[in-house]
Amino acid sequence: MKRTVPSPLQLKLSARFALSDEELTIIHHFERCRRTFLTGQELIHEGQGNLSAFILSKGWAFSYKILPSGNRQIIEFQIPGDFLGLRSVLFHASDHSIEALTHIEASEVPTSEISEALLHHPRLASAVLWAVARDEAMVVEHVVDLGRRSAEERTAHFLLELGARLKLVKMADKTGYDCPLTQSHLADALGLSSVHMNRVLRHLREQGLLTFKKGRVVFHALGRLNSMTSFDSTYLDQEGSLLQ
Amino acid sequence: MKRTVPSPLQLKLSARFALSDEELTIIHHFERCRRTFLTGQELIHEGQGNLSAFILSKGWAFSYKILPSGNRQIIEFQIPGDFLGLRSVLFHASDHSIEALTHIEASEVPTSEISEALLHHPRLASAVLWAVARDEAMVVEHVVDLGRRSAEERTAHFLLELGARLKLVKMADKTGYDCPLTQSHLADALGLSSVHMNRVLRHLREQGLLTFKKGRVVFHALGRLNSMTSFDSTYLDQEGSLLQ
DNA sequence: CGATCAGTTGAGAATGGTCAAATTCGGTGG
DNA sequence: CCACCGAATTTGACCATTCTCAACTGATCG
Repeated sequence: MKRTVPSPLQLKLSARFALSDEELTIIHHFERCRRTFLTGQELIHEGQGNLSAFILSKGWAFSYKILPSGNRQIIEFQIPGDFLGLRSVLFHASDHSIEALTHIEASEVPTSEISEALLHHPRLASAVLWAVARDEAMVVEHVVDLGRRSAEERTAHFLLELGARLKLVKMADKTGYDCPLTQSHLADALGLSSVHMNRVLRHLREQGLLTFKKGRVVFHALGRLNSMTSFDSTYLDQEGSLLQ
Repeated sequence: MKRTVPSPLQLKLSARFALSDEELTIIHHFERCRRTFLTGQELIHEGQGNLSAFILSKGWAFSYKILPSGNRQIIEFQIPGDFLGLRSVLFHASDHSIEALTHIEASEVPTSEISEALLHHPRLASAVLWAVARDEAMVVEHVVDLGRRSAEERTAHFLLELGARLKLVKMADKTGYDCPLTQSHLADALGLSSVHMNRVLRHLREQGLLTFKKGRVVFHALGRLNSMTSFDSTYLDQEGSLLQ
């Protein structure tokens, strides 16, 4: 079987699951229908029905909800290897919107194909289940951020988590990572005003903890950051799974 | 096949999925190992490994995390029909704790059995996948509550959501529901201090919107509540699923 | 009848929001 | 190359929400 460079999704899944050739073929098949989107374009709109999921292969996206007041809450940022709109497909309707944060490349996977794969390839179903559970674990950590951490701890914790996720797809190292987010994006993810977000970032910089600037996040004192936020990435790179 | 009164889980799943007799048998089998827990007892402890999941059949529980500061963030409350610790099983380790809020009855389902069922009963796997996705949708709504809604909106929205979930298992109607939560529980779920929680509840009562008192939540003005919180329960009672 | 725990209230402090005005910076057209 | 534009960032001043501390009430239970 011919196989070119493995996709981010394949990397992510096969780091945890010994997938058969047949299963790899299905994953490969998933990633057949390539599409590109421009910065700011909407991939999925809240309330929309009868939709596809996407697998992000290049660039960043984010999922969010808009309240009647006009306020925006960003749920999560998505990076290469992540599913987009998987939950929407399972529900046959989207409860959130997804927008391209940069120019992105993604593979469109129609509902029928996912459904098909789940019914006939149980081990693949387990892998998808694992991916959904991992997403949930991240959102849960986000709840803790918003509910019980100060603006500063929350910011540091969130940027550390993003770093850990990026590290899994080789897009970050110990020193930091390239990051296309604006301060407003970060503010809308962390439940802060963009003005306060700016002050918090300045304070973190002045304390010599981290720098968020010009498309790059730099960690200056990982040790202090980890202890200040009690960051633990176990839930991200967990080896275990139902398929061992 | 002999079948007594259907369990809450069976109710919840079969409202959405046409499950075969074989699948019903497996669900029934899941609920074979009944256990009871006293109020305040821990079912799952954060960091614990090698664990079982539970299916809650009677009473309330809640999942939470404790921060080094001692602060507690409650992730979700669980009611009859809900899985407990399903995500933990998928990860082989728990990233949160679960405690009995009342005296509860739950069925213990060992990891091996879940794993077994997922591999050999794809339609059941889809049902489980749906349950996990629904959990995630609730946590996402919780993120919006914490990030972008005022304490008052957040409280009203959360109590409405709880009502909608309870309605699905016949434990609530339009007027309200019995609710064993203390104000401190609510505060720890909504990211507020219990003092402020008390003031918010008083204000909601004084406006004639809802009453939270002595183990019961009463809605006085559902219309105003729904519009004030833009509450939409679609994601809870969604008919659709991958199995139609 | 203490003891304990949930709920209630007040006063002052802290965190974070809003409004408004610079300032920087990367493009873009002349 | 330079002037200009719009978006992102930065800062100040003031305001609102929410927290903390502390005291007090009320119910429940052995």
